Amino acid sequence: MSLQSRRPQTVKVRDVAREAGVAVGTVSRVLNDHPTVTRELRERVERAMADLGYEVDVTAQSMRAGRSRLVACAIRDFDIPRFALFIKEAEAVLREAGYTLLLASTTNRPDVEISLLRAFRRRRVDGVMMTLSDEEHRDVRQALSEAPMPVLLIDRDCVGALDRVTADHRQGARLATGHLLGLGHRRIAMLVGDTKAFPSRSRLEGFREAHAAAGIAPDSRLVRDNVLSSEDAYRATASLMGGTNTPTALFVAAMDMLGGCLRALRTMGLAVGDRLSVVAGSDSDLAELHTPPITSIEWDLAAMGRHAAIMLLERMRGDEIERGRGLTVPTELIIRGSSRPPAN
Amino acid sequence: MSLQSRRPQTVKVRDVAREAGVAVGTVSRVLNDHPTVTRELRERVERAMADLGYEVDVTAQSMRAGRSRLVACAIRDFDIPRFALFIKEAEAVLREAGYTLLLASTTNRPDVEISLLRAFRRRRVDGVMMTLSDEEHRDVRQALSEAPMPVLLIDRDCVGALDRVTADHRQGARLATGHLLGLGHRRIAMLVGDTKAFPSRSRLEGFREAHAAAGIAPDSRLVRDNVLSSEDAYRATASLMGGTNTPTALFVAAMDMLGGCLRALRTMGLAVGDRLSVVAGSDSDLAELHTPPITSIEWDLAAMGRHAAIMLLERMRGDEIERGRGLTVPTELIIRGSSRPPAN
DNA sequence: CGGAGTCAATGAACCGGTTCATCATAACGC
DNA sequence: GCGTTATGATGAACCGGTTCATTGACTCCG
Repeated sequence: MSLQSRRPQTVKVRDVAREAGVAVGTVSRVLNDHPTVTRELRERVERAMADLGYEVDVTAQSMRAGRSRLVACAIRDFDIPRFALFIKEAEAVLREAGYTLLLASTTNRPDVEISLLRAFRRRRVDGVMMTLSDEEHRDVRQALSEAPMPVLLIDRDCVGALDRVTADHRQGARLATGHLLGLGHRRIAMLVGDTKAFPSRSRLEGFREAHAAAGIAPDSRLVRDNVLSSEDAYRATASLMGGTNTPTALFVAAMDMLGGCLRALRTMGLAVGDRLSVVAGSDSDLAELHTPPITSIEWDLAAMGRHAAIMLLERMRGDEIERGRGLTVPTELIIRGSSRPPAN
Repeated sequence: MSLQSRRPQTVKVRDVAREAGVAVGTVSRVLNDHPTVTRELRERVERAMADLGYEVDVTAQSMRAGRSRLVACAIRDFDIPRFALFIKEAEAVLREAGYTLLLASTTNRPDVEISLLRAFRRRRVDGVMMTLSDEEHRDVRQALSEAPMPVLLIDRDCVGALDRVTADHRQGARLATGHLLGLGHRRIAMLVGDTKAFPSRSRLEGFREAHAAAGIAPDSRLVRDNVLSSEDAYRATASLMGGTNTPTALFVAAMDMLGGCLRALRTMGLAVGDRLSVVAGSDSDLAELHTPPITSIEWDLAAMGRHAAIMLLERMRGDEIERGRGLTVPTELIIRGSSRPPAN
């Protein structure tokens, strides 16, 4: 039969129907495991499909059904190592359920987010999971409210009725900051990302809460926001440590920015440890295996991906669930050698 | 279950045509920038589309055209930080050209690879870029040869006529091994991945070639293959360093396995440097910022992603190009403090 | 024996665009 | 004035499945 498969002409339901001597509707019913089909006919149709090497055309199915069995995932930047865990888990759950994952990068721009939502709609995508550059952006919110398919936000908060999975960044930052304050640090610098989005906003809140709880006023000049790339982290660290009135501790709260920070410290000849404590906002091999190992905040991104997929699947099934569900994954502080009492 | 909630009424070409007072064919011609349409009508149709908030249905377009403007990317595991660079670049190029990226993970299993190829075909995917767990696998090769769309192999070699982008891992391994041999090492251990696939196979070749060029016979007991996870790297390192006749240098050639290796060394109380040189098969923040910094092999994964997308686009356009083109990205050795002459 | 009821199979209509043979109109040449 | 072209618009057929009203066969029961 391998010679038959050479045919460029594709086999269609009609052909299977003719081969099996049944109607096209019957072939369709076999394909969809419809209960009202006798065993005998089912076997005949299945044999015909096997003989002809038939394969359904998902496009045609989507056409009629109005759903594509596609789920889109749009995140700021794939190039965040730990995010791969999220995608990996989400994809596994979705594929198990018969869905295929579409991937796109928003590059953290509202206009791209909007145009991607439009593109997903054009493709009749059944569900979307995405990050937002700015939860308050008017046009983005408009586009989200007009989306005909369920949208789940990844690590974002939104007053709208969208489902979301988040990590408890506020708690993470509170733990990290409290840990440093408890060691005796009074001048704690913080590197944080885009505060228009939930994670950095929450971290900032946690940072302030921990200070408030300790009755200490944070020095706002030590807080650098909008740290979005390794180069940003490098520059922010250099500027913080290069001036007068330098901090005794550095909380690199933005995700995956530890490298840029450590690179700057090394260039400046500053060692982590005795004179400067460092805490990372997310864990990594780098944090764990650095000398000294870097105290880090950790949370389960794989679980976030899994739950995001599950929640979206429920929503796509059209289950009657309350709107705007939120799942929050806890954060944890792993204390390592990079955080010590301040010198003298 | 109201009909409206089941299928929210959307604006179709018919509606636009009625609104603009033209035929559906004319709307279609406007949509596709067909030259034979007067400016006046074009404007009327465009106004009608804007007024009604019309959006084409890509599924319906695919249905008729027989192509989906989807490109699938299937790799072993997303959870390889540097691979994100490949995907990021490829996605950017493809989106620019009007394609959307489908993502799937093969988990390095031939049966999954085959079933994914089938799924892609069912979706009428226009092109595929993927890795293979085993280039010689009969059924996979069969499935590849039957694929109706162009397939491009990522970092794989194949005697078939498929396009491919590869990195010159042989050269990288030769450089790394030569470097260690040049420093005076005679007992070099190597951690390598699945030798059924191109990268590890090439690295092994490079390792042997460098030995041959130096007139030295490698000790095959020091070569550990099938190192595919961080845990594998941990175990392999522990076993290599725990026995008698330990190596003086460790070439961690498998991608992204440095963490597991370093973790094992630390657990065993072994320092990198004086008594043991280490070279990593791929660069990372960890390698760069470790103490001492780890000598590493580097190559441009972003360029691989970019070229993979471009080559696939050319192939999908149906250009008359010779089959089985291959693009190889060079590898480079970044010498750092972790590789030194062996002690005494 | 006839009427009601059950159940599987049928096939035409449909999903929403694109294509192309056909047609209407205007321009042009002689 | 009439035939010929050129140009642009038309709309029915088509892509490949799914759906559902209808049909046909068969069973059950009074």
